[in-house]
Amino acid sequence: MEPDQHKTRKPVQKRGIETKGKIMDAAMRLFSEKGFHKTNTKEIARAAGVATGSFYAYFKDKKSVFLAIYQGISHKQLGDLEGGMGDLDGQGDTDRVAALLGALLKEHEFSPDFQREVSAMRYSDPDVEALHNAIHEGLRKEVVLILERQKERLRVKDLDTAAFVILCACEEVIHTSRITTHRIDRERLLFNLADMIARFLYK
Amino acid sequence: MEPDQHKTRKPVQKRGIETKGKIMDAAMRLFSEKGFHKTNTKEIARAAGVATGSFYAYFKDKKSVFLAIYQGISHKQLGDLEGGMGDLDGQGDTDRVAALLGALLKEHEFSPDFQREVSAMRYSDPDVEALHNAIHEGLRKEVVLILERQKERLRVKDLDTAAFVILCACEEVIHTSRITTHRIDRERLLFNLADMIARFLYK
Amino acid sequence: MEPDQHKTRKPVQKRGIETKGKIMDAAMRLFSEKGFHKTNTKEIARAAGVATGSFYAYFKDKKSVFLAIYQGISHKQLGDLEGGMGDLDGQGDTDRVAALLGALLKEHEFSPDFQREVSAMRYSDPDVEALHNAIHEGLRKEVVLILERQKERLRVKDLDTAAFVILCACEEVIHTSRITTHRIDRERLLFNLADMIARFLYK
Amino acid sequence: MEPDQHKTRKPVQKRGIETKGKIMDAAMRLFSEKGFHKTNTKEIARAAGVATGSFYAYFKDKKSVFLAIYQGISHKQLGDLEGGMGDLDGQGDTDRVAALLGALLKEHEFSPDFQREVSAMRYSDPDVEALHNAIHEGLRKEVVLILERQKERLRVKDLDTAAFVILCACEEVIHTSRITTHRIDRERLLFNLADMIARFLYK
DNA sequence: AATGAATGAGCGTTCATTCAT
DNA sequence: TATGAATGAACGCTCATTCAT
Repeated sequence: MEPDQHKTRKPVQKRGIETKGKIMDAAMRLFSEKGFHKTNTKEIARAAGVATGSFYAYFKDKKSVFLAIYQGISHKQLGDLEGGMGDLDGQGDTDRVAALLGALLKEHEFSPDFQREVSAMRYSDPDVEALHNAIHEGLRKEVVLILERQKERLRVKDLDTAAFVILCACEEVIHTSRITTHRIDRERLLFNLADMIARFLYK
Repeated sequence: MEPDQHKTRKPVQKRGIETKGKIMDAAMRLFSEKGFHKTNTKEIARAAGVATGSFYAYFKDKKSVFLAIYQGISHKQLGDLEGGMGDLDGQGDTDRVAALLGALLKEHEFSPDFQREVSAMRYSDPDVEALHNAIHEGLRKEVVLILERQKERLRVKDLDTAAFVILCACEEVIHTSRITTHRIDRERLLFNLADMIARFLYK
Repeated sequence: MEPDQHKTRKPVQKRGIETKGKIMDAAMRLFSEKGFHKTNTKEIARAAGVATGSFYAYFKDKKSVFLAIYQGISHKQLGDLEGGMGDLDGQGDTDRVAALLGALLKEHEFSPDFQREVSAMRYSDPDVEALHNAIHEGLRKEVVLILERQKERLRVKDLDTAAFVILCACEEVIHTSRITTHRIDRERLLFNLADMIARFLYK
Repeated sequence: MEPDQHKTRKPVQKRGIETKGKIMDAAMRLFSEKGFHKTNTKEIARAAGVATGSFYAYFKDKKSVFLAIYQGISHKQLGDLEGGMGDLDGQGDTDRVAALLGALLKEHEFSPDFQREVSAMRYSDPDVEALHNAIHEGLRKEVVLILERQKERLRVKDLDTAAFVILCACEEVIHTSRITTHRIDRERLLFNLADMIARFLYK
């Protein structure tokens, strides 16, 4: 489960767990602020209030923290999606999609800058790419499950592919809308996105 | 317009233009193969058959070549879109969208690996981000133009936003489908994407 | 006499002595396998089944274990020489030299890889050098004693120097023959060495 | 021929050759003074009056300079041996051996401290070991050649092995006599060594 | 006495960039 | 104008050693 099983310390005592946590927090902050490539391990250690060596006691290398952080966040994402999509019956189609969008948005609300960094890294690092794919796949399956519960309302038949397309559309719109200084209103954007998805899915 | 006006040479003679071109070709090849961060200027110069110093005669720094290459590609992209969308009348809605998708796809067909690198860089470098946004905006306006020509068929009213959403969806689906080893069939993916866009746009 | 009197624990209880022994065994194994510089204290401690801190309770630093191990081995060496050279009367000259060679060889038979490491360290560390010299001197005196017992047979007069030369020749031939992949047969080598020494020593 | 063909600069211009030479000189000085492990590349560069980067432009890594220096010295060694053993006829056996010893000693006279470092490294580094073996083998063949020219005087038949044994004896005696603070007189040592070899070789 | 988490100086190495020739 | 040697700050990482528990 743990992505780093090299020679790294696996903390069991309270102190060790705290230290590992402090390093991850500091790393996430710095990666978010300055990006992965412009953050160095000495900085992370200093920001975490530990020595450089301690960093390497808990993580094989710089990328390992990144993956560990991302891994941690992804658990929350899946949880959010599962939890946030409770009872959808008795609602309109647009409401249903809006609920989905909302759940998907939560992750970015929580750590938008780190997500931006993930987007950068997934195109240049195979490990980040693999993790991203796994997470994407997890989310997709969750979406498929949600769709299956309302099968009779749907016009799309190939749920696997539909879920993939929906997820991609959401991801990019969310990213690009956050980042850009486009003058296009965020609210209008999300409305159009929800509209598109709803028309696509439902009869 | 030129992003590099530092004290770089602006070649007017044939030889200088050729040299600049050779550097850009070599850089593009290497960026595509190994990524921006893992390519160094010495390598680019060698691959281009010039001295390290000459590189800096034509480009302010490593990022400048990247931007110059991207700039150059974006011209082709816009051209493709304009050219490829000629006469759409007398076709079905799905055909129209398929034609749009095809034009959009062309850019990735031409330089998929460089595009991947752009995707990585646009999230971590403000200049690349700005250029990407400008290009995205250019494409979007082009799409708006295309949409306006078939206004009476459309159900969407807010063409600016609709074009944005469409473009985002296409971009991400194309990227993710190229990269991932997901078992979802590329054809099914594009079909669903076209279907989604068509349902979104047309009455 | 003990090379480490810093503030290291000097075990008197059985358990402490055992621990010290376990550390020395583990260190010797690792030094032999990977060399002194490529073995680190953490590894030694783990291999010995103790905590890193405990290592420093018994030894001042990494070099101290090395010296302690070497010290220990040297006792055996001297013992071997004394024991192995019992009664030489009534034998031929070559037999006598062969017996000496055999005794000298024993040490290398026992721990050839550690000896190799000693050879490396004695040229780069003054303490190891000093210990090596002391051991060498001890062996030499022992050889002088052996020679003195057969004085009337000898042609060499300056036994001190002769013993030194003999010892050097043996050491290097043994080392180089062990290490190299020279196609020169080990047996022929030892035969020639014995022949040389015999001609040198005896009338 | 050159042991480093990695990505290192191969200087053709006068300046480059000078720089490479300065680095080798500085490295040899420092290796001799402080030993290989206690010398770092920054120091070498500083002592050579160049930047750290220049070091790595000419040598793959720290070990590469070491090997390059050793390589260079070995050429001189062989040359010395060939040149120094001119006409041996009409001399006594001991004179002949003394001449050989003298030629062999020259190398150590020239760079005794570097030779000491070679002795250390050849036991711990495979590449140095290999180079040492090659040089040793070269010297040995040279000695065989010298011996063959005086075949009728010799009692030894197996010249290959005899040369090996002689060389080993010389090497170790020279090393150990240089290093140690043994009270044994250097002159007596060399005399005994020559005596031993002469008795071994000649009828 | 024993643990193992923490330390941090120090190392080898890279590479974008400059500049003498 | 073109060259490629030279620069040196900066980085990722190791490991002998210490010390709070």
